[in-house]
Amino acid sequence: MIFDNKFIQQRIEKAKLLKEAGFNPYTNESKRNCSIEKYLNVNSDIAESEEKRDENRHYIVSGRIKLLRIMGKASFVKIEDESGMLQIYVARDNLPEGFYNTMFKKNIEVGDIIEVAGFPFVTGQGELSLHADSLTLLTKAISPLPEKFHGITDKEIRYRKRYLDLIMNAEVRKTFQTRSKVISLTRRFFEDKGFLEVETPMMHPIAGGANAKPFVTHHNALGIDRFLRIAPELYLKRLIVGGFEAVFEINRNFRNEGMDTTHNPEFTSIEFYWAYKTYKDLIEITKEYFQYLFEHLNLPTMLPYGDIEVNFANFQEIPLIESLTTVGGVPAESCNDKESIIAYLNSKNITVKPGMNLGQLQGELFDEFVEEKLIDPTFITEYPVEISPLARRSDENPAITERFELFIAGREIANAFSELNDPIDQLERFEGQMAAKDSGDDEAHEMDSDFVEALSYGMAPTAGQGIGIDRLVMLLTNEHSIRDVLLFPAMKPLNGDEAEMQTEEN
RNA sequence: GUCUUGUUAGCUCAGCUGGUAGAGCACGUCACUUUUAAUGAUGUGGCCGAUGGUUCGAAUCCAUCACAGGACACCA
Repeated sequence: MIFDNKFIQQRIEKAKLLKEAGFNPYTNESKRNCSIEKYLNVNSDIAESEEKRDENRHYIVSGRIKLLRIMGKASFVKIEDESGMLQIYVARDNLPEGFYNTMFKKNIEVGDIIEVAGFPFVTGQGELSLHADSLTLLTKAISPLPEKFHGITDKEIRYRKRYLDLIMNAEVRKTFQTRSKVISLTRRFFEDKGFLEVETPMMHPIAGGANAKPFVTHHNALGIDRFLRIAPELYLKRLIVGGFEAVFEINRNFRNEGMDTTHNPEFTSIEFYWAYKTYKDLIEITKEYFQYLFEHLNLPTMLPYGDIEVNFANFQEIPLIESLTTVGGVPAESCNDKESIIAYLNSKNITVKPGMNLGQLQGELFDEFVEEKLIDPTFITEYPVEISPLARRSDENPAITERFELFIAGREIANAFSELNDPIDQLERFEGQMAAKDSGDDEAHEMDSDFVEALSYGMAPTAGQGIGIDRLVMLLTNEHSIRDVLLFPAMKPLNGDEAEMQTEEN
């Protein structure tokens, strides 16, 4: 039974006693007229006053009881609402006859949500508090809260029961408030630049726009399978074909792959597409975007992340091949042909899959020796065409693409390029992917002939970029697991959870 | 997927080379009208993640499983 715990039984009993005494333990009659933050601000002058109290002011505040100190005929109660924590002084003789001893002391406890009315005063210890003249129970908590000092630290409970984590850990609430602001600022930034926010399908007939395994669902009315989208890219580009010149979408993508500290099966990204622009314009708007975020989030330019510090005033731009030597320390003569790269990798005890081409091997060098060393924001440009199937070739050098990836604190934060808009080239690349799929690459891109047809009507030269919002929030909040920036991260069902086990079997 | 570390009271954690379970907080009772993790006294609270094995005897040793944390691999 879910409520068979002894402490819960005790609390259910108290709720019953309250009900019998005429107090509804789940009343809907809240009369709050002041948030705790506002109360503390408005009454901050009391500390300077002669009497340290002002009985002419009167407030009604509400919140959950976090601490309770009963000292005979008087008690101190700390209540918390979304805006902050406030100490309440409750004395027997200031409350209705009998209420303190029979109701308050017996039936009100930590975890309950109460409403208190009274006047502001400052205690002997100098804490601005509220002197209660009435106290009402709004909501009875029948499950006890975790321990008051250590709170809740077990990560499994924190993720599975996020509400408890939020009740107990103020800094967790802060992280999610920051996340919300990041999304709202992102939206505002792009709107102010003239971008149009759009919504494209989450259920795709063909899972395109990235190379990843999709989740499959079924549409009964049409009798066909649908794929949860792995990326919105191909739909957003159709909109550019249609004549919108700047669009963005902030939404979820779903990838049926592993989970770890930087991967959740559903994650949030912004993708934006900008006609008549190139990846060089994207570098500029990205710098501006970060500046905008830092300014509106009041973040320091030198941002701590774990053991390191990231200097957001120091944006760098390095071509990939150059970064191999200047950042990665790979000898220049080991960067430009397959044999010497393989020899160099082998000399560092790194084995490579046979059959890799030059671009892939250069990518391998980058992953091994460069990526983790890129602490300050760095745009890596001039990606080899072999590892950039969706990007446009450079007009000057057909071996490289007009692309960059942005790295911060050793992690990829954004991926951007001038878009391929040649329909014949796009068709051939899809056909190449189909061949790869036939020879066993189950993540190769699907053929999307409808998209090719869209391109055939002509897509203006366009630059497009994707930014992983979850990883960005991790960076800005100094969190090192994606689960700490997702309110409800994906978890395996617990053994014995019948509802979820059922789904497992089907 | 591999390696590794966990899982003991509502929460945070002890429990040594096997001898039928302990603390703090919380909760109950009592005292206490300015406390700050309030304090003092006293009491209740456990299928030691699950299943098997070894043993006279298992929270402890072994195996399998479940879930979680971390690392690695995969995710161009």
